[in-house]
Amino acid sequence: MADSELRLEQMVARLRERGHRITAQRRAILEVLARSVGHPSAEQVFRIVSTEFPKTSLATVYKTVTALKEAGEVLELEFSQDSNRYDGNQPYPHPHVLCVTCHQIVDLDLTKLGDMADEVTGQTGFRILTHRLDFYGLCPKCQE
Amino acid sequence: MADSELRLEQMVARLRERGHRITAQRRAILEVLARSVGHPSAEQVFRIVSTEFPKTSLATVYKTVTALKEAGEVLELEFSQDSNRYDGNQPYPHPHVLCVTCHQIVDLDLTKLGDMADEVTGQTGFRILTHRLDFYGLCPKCQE
DNA sequence: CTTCATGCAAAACATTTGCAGCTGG
DNA sequence: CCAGCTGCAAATGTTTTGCATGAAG
Repeated sequence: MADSELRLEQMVARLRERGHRITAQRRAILEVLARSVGHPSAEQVFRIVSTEFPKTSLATVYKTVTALKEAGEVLELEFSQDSNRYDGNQPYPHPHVLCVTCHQIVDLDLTKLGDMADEVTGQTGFRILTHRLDFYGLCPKCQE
Repeated sequence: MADSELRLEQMVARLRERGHRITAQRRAILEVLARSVGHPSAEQVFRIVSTEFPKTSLATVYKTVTALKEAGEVLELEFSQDSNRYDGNQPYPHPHVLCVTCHQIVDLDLTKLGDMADEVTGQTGFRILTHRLDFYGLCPKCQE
């Protein structure tokens, strides 16, 4: 996983240049997010980090995630019922598919998305900053 | 607003056929959602309905919204920090622009969206049930 | 050393649930 | 009538905050 190691070092560098300190468990949190397998929730990050640092608290995970959000180094997918999910591997907006049964999240690479922002600006006068495109459905396994 | 009256009667009919009763305050809730000016939150619906029925509770709004969701008669836009917003006027998924400053929500009509679901199925094998496409930005007024 | 990070517990939210009494059909 | 609706209050679950202690740089 050389990719996620590179990504980890990018995240560390960005936090440092913003005046943040890198502690051992903070680095562990970043590691999980840099990998972002399955787009983990804060709780899931917490559980993984806990195996290595048993005294870590959920609050620390949230505080680190907040710092990363401010640095633009993690993408947060908000949900109101379920908890939020995080992607530190691709921290810019990109489309996802979510399985409504097993809650897995898969990245997408859609071609037709490019000029939509321009279409929106032309239609509304909004200056578009970001966006969110999620599809909801049944993954191959959960279709039976 | 003959449109929203028609919409209101549709919602009433759908709830009735699903075995729900129509009380006075429930009808008032439906009225606000049928109009859906500004895509109100549960709290906002509650406040509007409260002027006519001062003893209404927020729980009743949520229970009615839940019934409507199950009937597919309201679209729920989920947020984790801010509260959810509801559209009873167009209860099927459609794109929105959200102003990050004044929190207004505007409907969009994008042409290029059609065949995206097919592209997703081809790419992942998911059976797509619904989707969500939201743009975030600054509305003309909030750009100064 | 000084400032920031940590971990705990408590607070802050939006939303849901339990329940006794009310009411639509 | 009686199943479903109401309003209240309490519970839930996620995220945030306050604060004393500890460690990074």
